Amino acid sequence: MPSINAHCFLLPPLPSPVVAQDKFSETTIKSANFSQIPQWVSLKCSFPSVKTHQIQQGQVENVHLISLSKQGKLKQVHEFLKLMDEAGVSVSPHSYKSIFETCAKLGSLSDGRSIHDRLRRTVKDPIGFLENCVLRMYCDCGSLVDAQNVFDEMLDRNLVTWDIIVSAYAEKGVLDKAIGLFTISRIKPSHSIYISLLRSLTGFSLLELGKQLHSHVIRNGLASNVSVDTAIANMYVKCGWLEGAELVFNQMTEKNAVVWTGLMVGYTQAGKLEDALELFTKMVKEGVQMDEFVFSIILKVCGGVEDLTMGRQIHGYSVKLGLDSDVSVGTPLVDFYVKCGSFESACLAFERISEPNDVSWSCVISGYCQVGEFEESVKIFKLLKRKVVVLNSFIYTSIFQACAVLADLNLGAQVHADAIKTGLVSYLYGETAMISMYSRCGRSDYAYQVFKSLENPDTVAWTAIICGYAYHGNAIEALSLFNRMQDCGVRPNAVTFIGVLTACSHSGLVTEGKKYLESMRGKYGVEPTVDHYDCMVDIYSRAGLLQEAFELIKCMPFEPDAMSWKSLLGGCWTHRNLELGKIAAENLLQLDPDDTASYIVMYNLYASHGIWEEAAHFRWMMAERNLRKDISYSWITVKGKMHSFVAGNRHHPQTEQIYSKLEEFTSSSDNAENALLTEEDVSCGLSERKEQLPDHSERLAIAFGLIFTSRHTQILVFKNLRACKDCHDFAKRASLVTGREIVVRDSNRFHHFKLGKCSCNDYW
DNA sequence: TTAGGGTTAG
Repeated sequence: MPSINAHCFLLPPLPSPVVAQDKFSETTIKSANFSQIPQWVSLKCSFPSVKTHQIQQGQVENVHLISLSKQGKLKQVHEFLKLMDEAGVSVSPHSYKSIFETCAKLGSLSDGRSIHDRLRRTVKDPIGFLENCVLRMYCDCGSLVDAQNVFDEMLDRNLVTWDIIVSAYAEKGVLDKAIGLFTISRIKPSHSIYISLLRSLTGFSLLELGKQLHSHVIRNGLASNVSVDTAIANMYVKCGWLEGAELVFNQMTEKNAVVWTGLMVGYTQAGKLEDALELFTKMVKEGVQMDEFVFSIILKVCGGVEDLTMGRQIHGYSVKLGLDSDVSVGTPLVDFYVKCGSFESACLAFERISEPNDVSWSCVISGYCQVGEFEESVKIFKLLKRKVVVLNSFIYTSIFQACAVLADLNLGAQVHADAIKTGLVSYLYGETAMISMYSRCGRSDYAYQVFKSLENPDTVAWTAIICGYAYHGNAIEALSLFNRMQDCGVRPNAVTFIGVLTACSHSGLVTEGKKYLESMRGKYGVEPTVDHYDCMVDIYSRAGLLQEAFELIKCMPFEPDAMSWKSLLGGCWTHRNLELGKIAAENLLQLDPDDTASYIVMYNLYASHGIWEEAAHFRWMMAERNLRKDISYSWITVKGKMHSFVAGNRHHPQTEQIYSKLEEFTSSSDNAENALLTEEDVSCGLSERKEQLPDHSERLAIAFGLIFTSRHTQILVFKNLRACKDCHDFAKRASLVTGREIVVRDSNRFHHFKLGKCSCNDYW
C-alpha cells in the first residue's frame, strides 16, 4: 500500500479494549390482575422461548407489551403501560428495549421522548444497556440534540455507546463531531464504527482523512476483514482516488459483491465504462454470487456505451438468476433499452417488474420523452396521479419537459403548482426544466420569475434563461444575462454559446455573433464545435450575407454537416439567391436525402424565378422518394381547452364565425391580398393557392382567438411548422386593426405582434 | 459497505 501512511496524524492512540458492563439486575415484577387487560388485545406473540410453565409474575404483561410494540401499536403500548402502572406491575428492561426499537423504527420522536421520560421517572438507576437503547432511539429518530444530552449524562459509556454516537454523527454528515468523539473515545474501535466513519467520507477534500482512517484500521489489526476492506475501497471510490480503491481491491483475498459493485461504480463515474465492463466479465469468470446491485450498475454501463448485444446477454443472465422481475434489475433494464433505442424491449422489461416503484415509472415516463412520445408521458403521469402512486421529482422534471415541447402552458402551470404542493420540485433540475417550459409556452415573464427565485443558478439554469430570451428574439435581454452570468462567476458551456449565437441570429447581430464565436476558445475556454459554426452560418444567411456564409462553410475547421447547408439554404430562400441555393440544396440532399427542406425550398426558389420545369423536378423527386411535407396545424388554448386547426378545416363548430372574422381582414386590405399571392407553397399550385391562403391554420387559430378571448388578453397561437410570410403579414395587420397583442410560436421561434409590428422585425 | 431515473440547444 505505497501511498498510505502507516502513521496516524490526527487520530487517537490505540487504547486497550473496554469490556461492556451489563448492569442488568433482577427486576421485581408483580403480577397484574388479568381482568385489567382489555379483551380486544391479543396475548399471542412470537416468543417461542416463553412457555407457559416459565411464566413468572408480571411476565405475561411484559410479553404482551412487547407484542404490542413489535406490531408497532404505540398508542396501545401507552394505554397498556398505564394499566400496568395502575396494577403496580413493573416494566421489564426488555420491554423498554422493544418499545425504544419500535419508536426508532417508526421515527416517532415524541413517543420515544415520552417513554424515555417514563423510564427516568420510574427507574432510578437504569442499566447501561437501556441507556444505549435510548441513545440509539434518539439517533435513529434524527434528534442528535437529545442523543447528545443522553450521552453527556451517561456515566458508563461502553463500546456500543461510542459506536452509536460516532456513527450517528458520521451518518448525519457532522464529520468534525464524529471524528472528535472518535478521537477522545479511548476505546478499541469496532468494525462497525470504522465502517460508519469511512462511509461518511465523500469528495476529494476528505481523501487525506480517509487515508488516515485506513492507516488507523491497519494499526488496529482490522484490515483483512472483508467488510472493513470493502468500506475502505468504497471510501477511495467516493473520494475520487480510483487507484487507491484498486490497490485495496487487489489485496483483498476474499471479495464480496459489494466491493466489486463499488469499483464498477467508480469506473462508471470516471467515464471508464470499458473498465467497468471488463471487471464485470472478470466477476462472472470468478463465479461471484451476483445480486441486484451488480446488475443495476452494469446495465447502466451498457446503456452508456449503447451496447445492445452485451446488455441483452446481461439481461438473459439476470433472467437465469430469476432477478429480472426484481425492481432493482428491471428498472435499469428499462432505462438501458430506452438508451439503446429499443423502446419495445423497454416496455416488455417494464411489464416483467413484479412491483414497479416510482423509479421504474420515472424511467418509463422519461423513456417516452426520449422517443418523442410526450403525450404518452403526460397520459401516464395523469394515470399515476389518479392512482395515488408515489411520485418523485424526476417524474415532475420529465413532465415539465413534455409540457415545454407540447407548449401546454395550462398543464405546465398545473403541474408546477402540484409539484410545489407535493414538495417535488427538484433543485436546479426541475427548476431549470420549468424555466424552459415557461419560455417555450410563451411566458418569458414566468420563466424569469422562476430563474430569479434560484439562489445559486448554475451554468445550465443560466443557459436555459438565455436560450429562452433568444427563442423569443429578445437579444438584448439574452446578451445582458450572458454578461450577468459572468459577473456572478458562472462559466458558460457549449450550449450557452448556442443560446448566445441564436440570440444574435434572431436579431441580425452579425458583428456581435462573430465576436462571440471568435472569443469562445480564448476568452471562455469553450471549444467551438460544428454546431457553433452552423449558428454563425445561420447569422450570415439570415442577414443576407450569403457569400460570407458560404465562405465560412468552406473554410471552417469542421466538415460541414446537414445543418450547415440547411442554414445557408434557408438564407437563399429568404433572399432569393438561386445560384447558392442550388449548391446548398445539392449538398444537403447528399447528407440528408430524406429532409424535405431541400426539395421544398428549391421548388419555391425555382418557382419564384418562374422556372417551373426545374421546380416541378423537385416535386417529382419528392414524390419519387415518397416524401411528404408534414401537415401544418396550429392550436390555441381558450378557457383551458385546446382548439387545433388544419388549413381548410371546416369541422370546427364555430367555423362560420371564424371565416367571417377572416373576411374582415382580407376584404379590408387589397394590397396585402396582392402581396399574399407573391409567395408560393409547395403543397399546391399557384391557382389552388390563391383559394387556400386565407385558410392557413395559424390564421384560423388567430381568428378564433380574436372572437373567443377577452379584448385585453394576449392571443397565443402555436404552429407545428414555420409560419409563412403571408401569415406573418396577416398577424401584423390583425394586431394593428384590433389593437390586440398576438403571439405566434412557430417551429423556429416566437413572434410577438403589437400594433402592426413584429418583435422579429421581419427577421425570421 | 454497493445500484437504477430527471435540467440547457440551433
